Amino acid sequence: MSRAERLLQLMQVLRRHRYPLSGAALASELGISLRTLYRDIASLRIQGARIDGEAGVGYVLRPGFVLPPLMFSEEEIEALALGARWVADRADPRLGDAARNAIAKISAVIPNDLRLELETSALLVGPGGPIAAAGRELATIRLAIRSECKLDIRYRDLKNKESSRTIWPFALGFFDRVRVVVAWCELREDIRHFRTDRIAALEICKVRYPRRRHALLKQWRQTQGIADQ
Amino acid sequence: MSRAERLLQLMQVLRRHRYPLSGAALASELGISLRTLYRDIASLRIQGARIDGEAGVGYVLRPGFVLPPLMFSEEEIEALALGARWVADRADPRLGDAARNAIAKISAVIPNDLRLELETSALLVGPGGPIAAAGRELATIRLAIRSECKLDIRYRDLKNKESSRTIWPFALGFFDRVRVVVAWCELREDIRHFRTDRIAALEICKVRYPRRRHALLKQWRQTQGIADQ
DNA sequence: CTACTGCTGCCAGTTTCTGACAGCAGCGGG
DNA sequence: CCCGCTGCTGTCAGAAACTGGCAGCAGTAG
Repeated sequence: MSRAERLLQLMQVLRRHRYPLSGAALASELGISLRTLYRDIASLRIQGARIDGEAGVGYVLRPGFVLPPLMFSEEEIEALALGARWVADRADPRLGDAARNAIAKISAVIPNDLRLELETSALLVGPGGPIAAAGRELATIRLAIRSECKLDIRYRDLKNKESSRTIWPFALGFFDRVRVVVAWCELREDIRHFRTDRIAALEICKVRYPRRRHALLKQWRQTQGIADQ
Repeated sequence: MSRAERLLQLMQVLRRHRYPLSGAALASELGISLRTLYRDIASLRIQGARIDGEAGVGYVLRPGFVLPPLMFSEEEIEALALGARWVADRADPRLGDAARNAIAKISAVIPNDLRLELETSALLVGPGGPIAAAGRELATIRLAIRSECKLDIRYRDLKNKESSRTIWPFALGFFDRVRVVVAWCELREDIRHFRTDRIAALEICKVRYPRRRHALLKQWRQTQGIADQ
């Protein structure tokens, strides 16, 4: 058996057991040495498996590594399908791929009739007006928001005046025609909106900004009078 | 990338496609040679994946629960959150509720950090132009499409002339401002589009229409030159 | 018939995997 | 305190695998 196949098998063995299993036991079940088992465990962890290992106890796979079977109503399936199609059509390509991947994963863990519903759902997203550019950069912006990192941008404002700013992005708004980054602007010392198509250049900093993005979002919502989504 | 990782990725690529995909296409997507792809397919089959391969056609993964999909990535969570928010904001209220419920179900089976990501995702749907009415009826239309039932409608066409028709609805298109029912019209004996805001009255029949909605959808796509979603 | 595709065998170069050994660290029992 | 059990890491050399290229067979669609 190849190592790749063995790793998949180890994953299945761990999923089968709810209680800690010693490394020696796992190794003998797989027919490998203890040293190799440790290496295999490390490999699975690199791939995102959260395996608790405690000295004197053994290994347990925490749930959440693989997607468990799910059940939805027909309307929920339709809603997911429609939402994913909108994202695939209107967001940046990477997010679109992510939407398709998510749907494919969901499709694999729902009953057959729902899978049919999901795959042949008749709710379509019609073509809309042209969306202002900057699709390539959106992935970077999303990454910055997720990791709460500062961004250095060159921005062309509505009067076509260009400026360089460092901003703390904390939200990204998708409108029918444009996308808008909501961020704290170090230059203005206030929250500002930046249309992504007016961002001429962009670089993600390695520095995290000092506030939590939820807090900034909350503050922004209060000033704008926007309810929670 | 390790081979184990690549095998899981191959599974995910196969899951994403519902129609046969040639080995060459898969190999290039994974960045490996055709020969290695054949070996990878063989490995997955040994693990229990049911992959149909037919000469001159390609590969299709048959659904089943062996080798369940890996947990969602952060980007997939963002995509689901954004899609659901768009549905909640732009579709009819019932579908919006369904979207929220679906997200709640997903939220229940993902690890804490992803749940936080899902619940506080910073991708927002901005308000758009006003959406033409008929939100109440959309649920009925969706039901008719799902169950392939005829609809009796009173329709006001673009010249404001009202007519009564029996239609076989098989798709519902969501545009930025309007929603359009795509249906076979018994009156015209052809496929017609109906803006939902111009449907003055609507009643669902208990009679199922004689064709499958997939077939109608396929026919419509061919005449319109629309690719699969 | 032809083009396309799945599938297999073989080979050589490269990469990796593996087991063994030694050693450290955390935990609980005596 | 010591001891045993267990997780975990580093190192090393031989073994095993992985990989791509090539040639060839077979089945399908047009």
